[in-house]
Order: sequence, then structure tokens, then C-alpha cells
Amino acid sequence: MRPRLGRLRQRADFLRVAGTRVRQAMPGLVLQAAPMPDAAKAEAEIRLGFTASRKVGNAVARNRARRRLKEAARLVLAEAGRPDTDYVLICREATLARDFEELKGDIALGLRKVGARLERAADAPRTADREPTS
RNA sequence: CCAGACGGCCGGAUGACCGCGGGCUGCGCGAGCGGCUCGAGGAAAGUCCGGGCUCCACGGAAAGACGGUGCCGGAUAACGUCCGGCGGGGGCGACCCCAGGGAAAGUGCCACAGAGAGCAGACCGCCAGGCCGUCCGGGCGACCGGCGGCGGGCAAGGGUGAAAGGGUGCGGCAAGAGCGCACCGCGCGCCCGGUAACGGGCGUGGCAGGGCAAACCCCACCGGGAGCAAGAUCAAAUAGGGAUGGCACGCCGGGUCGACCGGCCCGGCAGGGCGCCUUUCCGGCCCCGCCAUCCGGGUAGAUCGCGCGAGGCGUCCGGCAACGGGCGUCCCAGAGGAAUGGUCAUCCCCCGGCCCUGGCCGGGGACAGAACCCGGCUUACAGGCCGUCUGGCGUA
RNA sequence: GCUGCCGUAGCUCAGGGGUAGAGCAUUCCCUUGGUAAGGGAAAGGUCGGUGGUUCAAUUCCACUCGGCAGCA
Repeated sequence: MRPRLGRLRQRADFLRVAGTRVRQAMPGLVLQAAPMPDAAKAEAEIRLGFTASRKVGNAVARNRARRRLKEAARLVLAEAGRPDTDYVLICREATLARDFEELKGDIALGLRKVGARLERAADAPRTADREPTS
């Protein structure tokens, strides 16, 4: 079943995702992730946010880079996305020139790496309770 | 045909699959799933001007300060924009360029060079006559000629400079000089044409008034301020304000708000807690009001503002034109971390390579993305189309 | 959206109409047994770009490119 996708639109959401320090740089983009707050779970299963800074280029270049990321993320995230998670995808200078299939590969690999880190973070408190690290 | 000038326009096309935002609509209790339809630009850009709109300020206005504009007439809601003229400059020409008011209101600046740079000046020079000379030549001599000096006249020529107090020519003179004359330039007066800027003519002056106002300034005209994050409505959590009700509800000392009233702060004793440690007593810590309901302001957030307009297209009329008017017709983006996309195929251009004059392969397709809306300006832009005109060559 | 400031030597900055300068850095020489410091000398500039005003522009004016900052 295809998960319901939502969009991050508030500045506070972006700051919260950036604050978790879970980020993964890939050739075509930078990926950030954070667990979704409970209040938003009724709205969507996965929420996405996109960022393109002025470093990428002028308005046309920034729009195109963001649209390519949106399209690639839409195609990849259906299978590879972790439920109840917010993702922020940041455009890089290379996002424009990157081959589209390679861009999809970047996102898929980035999702796996980030997902693993989120799982460890979710397990960590219970592990710490039982056997404290010396 | 070549070279050029001006004006206008386009700025990839078609299709397939998967998607996005708005509107209308069908089904569903709902999350949602369908259908139809619309969905970036000539500059959407820079933010350099002008308006609409909204709020704030203000008794009407005017002046000053500050900022802007600056030949004349017109267009326009308005403009620093546009159109038509005028003047100046450039080009063989079509045509292009010009912040183009005032320098006899005042102040200031004009380095270096140069004699002299602002009510100018005489370095080299030019000049008739005067005086002087232990100078030279001639003469018997008075003296004559030359040279030098002093005093004097001049501003033609040389030289400096971006600029040297009209220019060219002729006359004139010792040499010269608007000293005189002609033409040109300039100032003033009158007449004529033009709405005007200005142009033309006649007369006159005899050259006075160097340049810089994108130096200060003067004159004329214009400008209240802010901006859709304007502004309006709804309105969490937390803190705080007010009202009502319930429970609880003490006093002393000091300071302070000038005093009273009413509070606030500090300290002490007593009391309470619908607080905690610990279920009770004891003890300790914490608080001195707590609880409920309602009201108002207001942050995050949400909604409106938000697209029928100085609107687009066609046509006719007025006007040289900018533009105005009539008629017909169309409805044409509306997001909000921000939709208008991704992938692919064919065609069209451009570049490179290979075979060779037609294909194959590879690469590329300009500048650039609405954010309240209009009118301009400026800047960026691969390639291409249309029209008018100019110069040259060729043909008839 | 509105507003302001800055681009000058490799770096940090002066200069506001008349010849482009200072400090550090670079190169050479002196000094030292050698280095540092010190002293002397040299080289280094489209004054961010394009036009205009002026006899003359880094300076004045207009447009433009890049960078920085502020306010709501």
C-alpha cells in the first residue's frame, strides 16, 4: 500500500528536523530526518520538506533542482520510506546536473542509512536502562 | 545582390506515460477516489520613477528645511515616460546622440607650464623721434650712419597652456591696435512669421560679458509619511489583567509610594494548604491564597485582502503622432518552505567527427520563474520572422 | 517589500577634481658564525565595469555587476 505523503511547510518543522542531527550527504542531495510528532500522525504517514539555498543558483535553477528532488523522492519514497518520519531534502549544486536515475539511487541509499540511525536512536533508551555503558 | 538605418513580432512544435496547484462537479459518514476545465514573462528581473489600494498624521492651506525635475507645445490617472517641434553635435545618407533654465545676484575653483589665468600681462620681439656712451665707420668740421644703454609706444609674430579679452581679409600706421571698412560671430532695439521654444529681416553698438552650476547657489515647478510582512476578522498552549461565585482569611516592627485610604518590600510570631517526602503521628521542604465560570487585550496559527482591470483582441472614426472615442467580442494564474513538473520518442535549428554532396554518430537549444495590482524606465537574452527606408553595384 | 554601506597593491585600509599612498607580505643588499629582529633599496595598480560632465575623474553624475548589513 502506498503511504500517504504530506509536506512540511512551517519553519518550526524544518528547524525541528535539523535539530535532530540526523543528516546524510549524498552526491545529489543532503538528507535530514526526524521522527514525526504524534500530533501530525493523523495527517500523513511520511512528510517531506525541500530546501534550495541561493548557493544552488538563481530562482530558475533553485526551482528546477527542487522539482527534480520532489519527483525523484515521490518515486523512491513509496517503497523505501520509513513510516511516521519527517524528511528534509536539501538541494546541492550537483542536484541539477545529476543523472535522474542516479539521483533516485542517492535518495534510496540515503534513506537506508538514515533509517538505520533512526532505529538505533529509538532502541537506545531501552538498551541504556538495562545495561549502562561503562 | 551587398552593406546599413528604423519599427514591429516570435522566442521551440507534437505525442505518450507518471505527477502538481486552483475552480466547477459526481460518489462516499469520512480519510479519500473520479470527471471537466484553467494554470509564468517580454523582461515575471533590477527596484530607478509614477499611480491605484490600505493604514497613520493633519483645522484649511501656505512657507521653510530636505529631496527631485529643468528648451517649447501636446498626450496621460500620473511620471524623471511617450509623441511632435526647436536649438546644438555626428554621419555621403536613411538616421542617431544631447541633465539643453540662469555665469551683468553673490561665493568659490581653474593644478602644471607660462611674462601674464580674471576688472590680465610684456619673456623673446616690433617701432619713429629724444637723451647718454672711454664703442665702430665716414667727414677738415658742424655732423651723418651703425651698435649699446636709459626712458617711451605697441601687442602683429614667436613661445606656454584646455583656455591669452572676437575671427578672416583689406586699408591704415613709426610699429600697431575695431583705429576704419567688408563678411562672419556677439550684444541691444524694432518689424515680420510661429501658441511657444525659436527663426528671418532691418538698424545700431564697436567687442563690453573666458570656462565650470553632473561646485555651492539663484529661479520656476513637483512632493505629508509608511507600505499587502499595508490592513481587517477569528483565535490555541503558557504567562499575565478584570468580573462573579465557593472555600480559606491574623497580628507586630521597619522601609517605601509626599500624608489619609489602599498597596508593595523586608523581618518575626501564629495559622492554613482542596502540596511533597510517606499511608498515619512526629519531623523536614514548598506556598500564602486556591478552585470554578465568564470577559477583554493578544502571540503562534487560520481566514479575508486576492483579481472585471486606467483589462485583452478585432474593427471604425478623430488626430502628423503619442493618444482619445464608438461598436463588437473574450474572462485570462492565484501559490503561501510557495503549483505550472519528471522521463522518453519524433520533428526543427546550431556545433563537431565520418563516409562524401545525402546520410550516420555524438553534443547542445538563449535570458530567465508570478507573490497586491497597474503605467513606464533600465538591464539580460541563443536563434529567427515581417515591414519601411538609405548608400553602393549589376540588368532593363 | 523598504533602506543603508562597501569594492583602491597579494592582505588590511587612507586619499573626495590636477603625480595613487601607508602598514604587513614579496625580492635584493647590509648587519650576524647562522636565523629572527633592525637598517637601506626595489618590484607590484584596467581605483569593480560602461557611458557622461569637465581642459583634466579614483574623486562629480547616471546606469550596471558583486559583496555586506539593517527594519517590518
